[in-house]
Amino acid sequence: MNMTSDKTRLEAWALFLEAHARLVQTLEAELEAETGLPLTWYDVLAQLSAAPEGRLRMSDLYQSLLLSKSGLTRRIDRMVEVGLVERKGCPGDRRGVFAVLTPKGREILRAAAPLHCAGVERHFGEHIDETELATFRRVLTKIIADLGDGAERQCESALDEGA
Amino acid sequence: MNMTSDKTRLEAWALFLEAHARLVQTLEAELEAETGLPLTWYDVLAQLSAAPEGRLRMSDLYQSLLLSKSGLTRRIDRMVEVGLVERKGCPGDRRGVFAVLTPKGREILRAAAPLHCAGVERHFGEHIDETELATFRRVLTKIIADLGDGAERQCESALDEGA
DNA sequence: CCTCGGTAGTTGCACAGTCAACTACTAAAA
DNA sequence: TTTTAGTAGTTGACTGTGCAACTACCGAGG
Repeated sequence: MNMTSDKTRLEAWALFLEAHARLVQTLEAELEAETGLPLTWYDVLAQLSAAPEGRLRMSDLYQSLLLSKSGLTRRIDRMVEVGLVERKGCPGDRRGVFAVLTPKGREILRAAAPLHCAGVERHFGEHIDETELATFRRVLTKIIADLGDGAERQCESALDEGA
Repeated sequence: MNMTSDKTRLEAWALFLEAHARLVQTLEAELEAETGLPLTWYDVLAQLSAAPEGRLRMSDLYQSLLLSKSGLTRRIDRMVEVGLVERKGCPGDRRGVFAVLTPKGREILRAAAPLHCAGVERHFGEHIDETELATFRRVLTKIIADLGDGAERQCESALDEGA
């Protein structure tokens, strides 16, 4: 269609990747320095604390963290070792396991959350005004929705092939 | 300041992370399926082919890939093994090493590039119209510029501490 | 000339993640 | 009830990356 804007879109993709990499790197470094918490652990704590009773099934948790099953198993292993979370069996489904926030985990998150949020605001939010914010959210939401569709289509076609 | 928009900004950050993760995952899978090339290798090939004579110093390359020194050493090791790139000594600085695109590397990139770009267009570009594109680029550029400043400040303060 | 601070790249080690195979369990069908 | 397809989670083997230490080299000052 429009060569100029196609090229510009590709550049936007490059900017997107660079911004992501640098933001994550910076926020990770700051969080680690301020609280000793890796960003990946923070994400686990945040998810759990947002859930009722501070606990979540392993399978819900790894999906919302965009992590593999085994990746979560191992991350939780490490966090259990340090006492930030516990594993609890799931009454009613004996296959299931809950990852549960410990008091220590809750307290550490309470200390870390404002610092991390401030970091996000400083490095990310600060640069987006009200109007831009609406655009940003709309675009990202569309992108994510479209990828969801794609994944579903993959499943369908995988099923089709089986037929 | 404005609690509502602060919360919205935090949500935008979450969307940003999710969009990134899903996009990279999807594009990686598609590229691998279509060309057998991991996205990280594609990035190397693309950088090299954009550079004069299809070659770049290791140190320039790892910086533009946002990768660690050793990370690049190893990535190039693997790509050399498969014949996509070569290492050449740098005349005039015997410490230096060039990573150089081989004919095979060039050819594989030529086949892969349009496919990958189409993927980026399909999953990313499609969802951004002309106006949004300008906003997107402006915001991301500001974010990156600010992070750059931060890194420099860290260096300065590190130097200050030494004094 | 030599020395010495700094840079280029590689290597050993450790860590966090994935995939595939496995165990244990559930639920639905025979 | 027994079988069987499918789900939940863990484990083993492997991959890719980072950090810190190391070698080799550059270039400026004595």
